[in-house]
Amino acid sequence: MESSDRLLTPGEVASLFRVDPKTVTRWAAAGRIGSIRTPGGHRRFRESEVRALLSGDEAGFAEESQATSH
Amino acid sequence: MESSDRLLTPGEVASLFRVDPKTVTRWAAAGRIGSIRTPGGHRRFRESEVRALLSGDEAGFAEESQATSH
DNA sequence: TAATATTCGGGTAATTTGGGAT
DNA sequence: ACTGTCCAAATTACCCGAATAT
Repeated sequence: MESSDRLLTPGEVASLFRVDPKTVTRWAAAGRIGSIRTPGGHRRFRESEVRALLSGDEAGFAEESQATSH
Repeated sequence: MESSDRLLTPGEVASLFRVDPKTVTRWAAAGRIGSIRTPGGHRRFRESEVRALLSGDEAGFAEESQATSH
């Protein structure tokens, strides 16, 4: 739905995921993440999709529950 | 709600805690520590959370004993 | 046009994953 | 209950030269 979404370079996505830029390229080639190609062949990624992937964790997301002071 | 904090690899977290990387994986699987998954399935950990745990911060530790079949 | 940084490609080590046995 | 080790498969990291981006 979002068309006015910033595009990120492979290097930027790599930094966010803490992986090598080449790994991001492999994700795109494997269809694990959407990508846009520049006329020159370089890939660009939608920031909204990247942030969604970064937020999606399994079950360890809890608020800072205050532990019982015993 | 800091989503903009650096991520650590399982190996880095393991080194910080002086445990085997497999143990870190078990913590994540058990929900004892939050984790992010790369599109390839590898785990990444939030540095802020790891540092909090290393500092002896017990926040997040709930005394949820399940079925104390003592 | 030139210069620098990034991102192509491929190829080969290193790490991570998941299960199982100790 | 928790952790460290063994194994095979999958994913990721680092190497190069050439093309693209700014």
